[in-house]
Amino acid sequence: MKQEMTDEQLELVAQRFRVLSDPMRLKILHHLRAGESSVGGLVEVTGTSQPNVSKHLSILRNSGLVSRRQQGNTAYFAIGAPFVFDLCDIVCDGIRQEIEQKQSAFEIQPQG
Amino acid sequence: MKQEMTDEQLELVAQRFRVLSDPMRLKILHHLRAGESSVGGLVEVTGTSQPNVSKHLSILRNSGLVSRRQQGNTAYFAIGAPFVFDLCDIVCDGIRQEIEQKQSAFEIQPQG
DNA sequence: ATAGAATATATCTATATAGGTATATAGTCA
DNA sequence: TGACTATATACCTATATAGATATATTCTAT
Repeated sequence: MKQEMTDEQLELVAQRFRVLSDPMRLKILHHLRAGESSVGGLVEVTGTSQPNVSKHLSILRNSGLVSRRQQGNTAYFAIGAPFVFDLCDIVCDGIRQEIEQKQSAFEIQPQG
Repeated sequence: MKQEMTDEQLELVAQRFRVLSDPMRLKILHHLRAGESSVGGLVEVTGTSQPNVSKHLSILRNSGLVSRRQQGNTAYFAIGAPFVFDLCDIVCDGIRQEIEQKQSAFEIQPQG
């Protein structure tokens, strides 16, 4: 990504990050990491309402982050873009580093 | 990240993604990729107001994504967490893949 | 067809926030 | 000191959206 980026491209990238900027969606993705799940199953593990789960799944699907498979009248969702976990791992590492830095700011400094 | 995640942890990760979910902040980060810059310099390249740049820089700094160095009465900002570009690259690759998939959906299919 | 179950959508409200304008705070130079 | 420059903050408004509730849709089973 050395070249200049247009406002349109920046908007697209920002939208992708925005999809990941909601804890409920991250919770859903986290549970799907263990394998596909029905909407009802996600309602149980997330503790939110069924319409809310459906809406978040719709948003995730529009970004290609999850895939949908229908069997009978139940819909099964699964991770559609495994790289999301790479993203989350990088972010988590960053958080850990920052916490460590903040911790070390309270440690006794060697004599200077 | 195999273990369960608490709501607090999910909130932290979501906040990080939220910082990256704004095109103006991505624009600022993109320009900082070429090297550190003053606030005024970023005002020029972004085309937005100085208070707006300062606010975005403050948000980026609170997340550790940029660092600040003051010389005289001008403040120089620089990338503080280079992994942001790893994140952006992954997202950009994902977007490209999706575009390719959508394109191929309009290509002529081999006989079936 | 009717009932019921699983999922999706429509509508609303409350909250968060990007950007604008005005002002405050440093820092420099005369 | 005062004038000037660079940056930060305060406040406001408009917009986006998460979650709630009600309803619609779709599939199954009788």
